[in-house]
Amino acid sequence: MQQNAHSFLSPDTVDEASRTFKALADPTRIKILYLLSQEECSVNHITEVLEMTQSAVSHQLSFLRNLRLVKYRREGNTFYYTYDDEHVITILNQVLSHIECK
Amino acid sequence: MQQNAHSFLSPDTVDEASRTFKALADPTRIKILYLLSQEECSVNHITEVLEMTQSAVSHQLSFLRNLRLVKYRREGNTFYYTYDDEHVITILNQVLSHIECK
DNA sequence: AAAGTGAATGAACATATGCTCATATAGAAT
DNA sequence: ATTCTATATGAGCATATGTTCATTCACTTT
Repeated sequence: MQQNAHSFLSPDTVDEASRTFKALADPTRIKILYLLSQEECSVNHITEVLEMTQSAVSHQLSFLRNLRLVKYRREGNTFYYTYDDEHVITILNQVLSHIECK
Repeated sequence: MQQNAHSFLSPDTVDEASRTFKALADPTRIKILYLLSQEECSVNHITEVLEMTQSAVSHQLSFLRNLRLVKYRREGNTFYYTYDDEHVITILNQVLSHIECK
């Protein structure tokens, strides 16, 4: 078998892809991103909707922030988050709608 | 804020989505699925291309098999794997090409 | 039948992940 | 200035994950 008969992926590409999918591989982060895909949300609002602790939500937001998948603006003591990566939201919605129409 | 002003995801949907993304969240599995997206491959071939141990590859194939993302046929002692989920391959290629055209 | 080959499997182990708990921070309200 | 409120952050912990090593399995070859 000709071992080079196919194209290869660069290590960087594979790494970045796995980072992207990893971001979407957790139920909490899926719920957060799905929420943000619909509306700008305060941390408190996310916490209430997901019925999770403030700390858990904040940690996940920090994770998403590091990957630049979300951003926020501050208004007094309240932080309003929005998504910041159109492509990732598109992928998420694609998978979700594919699952739901089964 | 009207707390029900957005649509919700069922727990099952979230779970299935996270399972799907988890499958794609590992570099080894990305490489395997990418290979299989191009050609049917024996386990041995995958092992050589990825320069990994037979055992590591086989464990990942078992993982992908359980999620029905790949299937195989046997020919003597050789197992030939192919992908078995068009949609997952589509998602993978979308993310990969988005990364590569940056 | 015995040995060889390609792949699967189980145990063990190190690292990664996601949560909780306690605490810090920064601005708002008193 | 003190207290309150919204959020961030660090340590600790239990579970999940991905690999290696040893072994097993099924089929082939001799």
